[in-house]
Amino acid sequence: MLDLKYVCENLDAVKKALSNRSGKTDLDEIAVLAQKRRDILKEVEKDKAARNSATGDIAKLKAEKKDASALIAEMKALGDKIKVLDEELNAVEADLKLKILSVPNIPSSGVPVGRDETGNVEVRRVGKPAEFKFAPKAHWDLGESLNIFDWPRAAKISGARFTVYKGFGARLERAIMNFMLDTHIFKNGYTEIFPPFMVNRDSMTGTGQLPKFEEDAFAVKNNGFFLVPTAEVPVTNLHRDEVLALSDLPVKYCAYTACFRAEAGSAGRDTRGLIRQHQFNKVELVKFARPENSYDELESLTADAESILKALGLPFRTVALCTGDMGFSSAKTYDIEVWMPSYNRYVEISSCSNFEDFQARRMNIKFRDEDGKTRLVHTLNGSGLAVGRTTAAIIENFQNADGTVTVPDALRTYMGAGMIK
RNA sequence: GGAAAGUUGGCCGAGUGGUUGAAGGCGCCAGUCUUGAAAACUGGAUUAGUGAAAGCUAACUGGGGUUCGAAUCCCUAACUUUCCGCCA
Repeated sequence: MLDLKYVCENLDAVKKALSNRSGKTDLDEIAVLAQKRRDILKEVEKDKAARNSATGDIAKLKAEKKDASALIAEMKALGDKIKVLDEELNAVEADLKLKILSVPNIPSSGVPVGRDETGNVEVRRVGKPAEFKFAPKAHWDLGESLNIFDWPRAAKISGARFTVYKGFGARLERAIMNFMLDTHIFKNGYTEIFPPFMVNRDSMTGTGQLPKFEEDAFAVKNNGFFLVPTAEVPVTNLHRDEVLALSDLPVKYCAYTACFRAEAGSAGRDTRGLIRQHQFNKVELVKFARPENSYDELESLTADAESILKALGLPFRTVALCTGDMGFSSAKTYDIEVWMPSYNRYVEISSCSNFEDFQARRMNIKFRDEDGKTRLVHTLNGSGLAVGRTTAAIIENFQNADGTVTVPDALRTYMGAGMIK
């Protein structure tokens, strides 16, 4: 959420900054509502001040055993007026809140301007795609011949966009998860969190999934909870309504969760294999940083995510997303894309973002600076990495002519095997 | 799922419907004292909204109600604790 005061005072600048983002937002409407709110507020506060002072007088009169009935009658009338104004105010504020919560973040100044993914800028490329001396297969075909994924039965027990992992498939997925977590815990200095997979509405609003993107989430019918679309939601919300100590910053968490996404609007896309699922595994990195360092922290967080691909020997590239391709809450995002032979292109495997104070303002997460003042923290997160897509990338990139897959060295102790056959 | 009790400031904890933004204690910050520290003493300190400012308004888990006036009474939701039931 943007600072309402800032938006009202810099209306044109904010409009211009958001003009390169996808989607439309009506800032004029917000400015009008904000003015209306101030007008009502002034009047109702004036009335309340009058009532408060009269209330003191009534108490005095009663203490002196004098008649207060005239004043009480007067205050009753004023109370009715206040009630009407309060209701009006609440309605305006609710409307205003909904609208300001639906305004995307302002892109950071260095972010490339563009309308869609064609405007993204590659910042580095690591490793070279293998040149196969045979026709490489897609992971869904290899998965079938190796008997490690079972999509027909997944469809039977659940439906489309679910996967049953079996044997080496299940072991590979689990080995990758553990390898990622251990790397981030022991080498990169993150504290592991294992959060709930269901969260309440406030948490989803805090990180920006709600109110605008409710259709993308799975809601639980019984209790109104949501299945987490990413560990970002529970982990960032850990510190909602808290003031962090300066000495604790940056706070660095990593977390494995299953992630659940409705994938509304992506019918027909990536229908085969592990790439786009209603349920997938992900190890997430989350940071809380002081504003002065948050862009350095974004660089190191991105490097931490990349370190997994390097250790596995998977070729990848990192791109800076342009204004039109960035997510709603982000001020700057790097996508890390792994080479996927079946797609014959790089495919997103991680998205690392600095949200600046956009999420912190929604969640009221602050820190106390050297002067003892509380200020909003900056929040960051990135996949470290998407596990299912890593599984797919390993199977495809390290496949052999005979249909077997060579397990990367880094995973062998986790797998208890060097070859999938 | 049933029953009961509870939720007050960074923490503990008082609070008969009428100067209670909230006693007291602990902790915190500054000062005095001290070679330095501790102790003691003195003073200070919530957050948000609004306003040029003085100030005003709001906040005692959230929401609603009663009242001229609610931390205090009523309803409701969430959470916590205990007992019962069920259960990995």
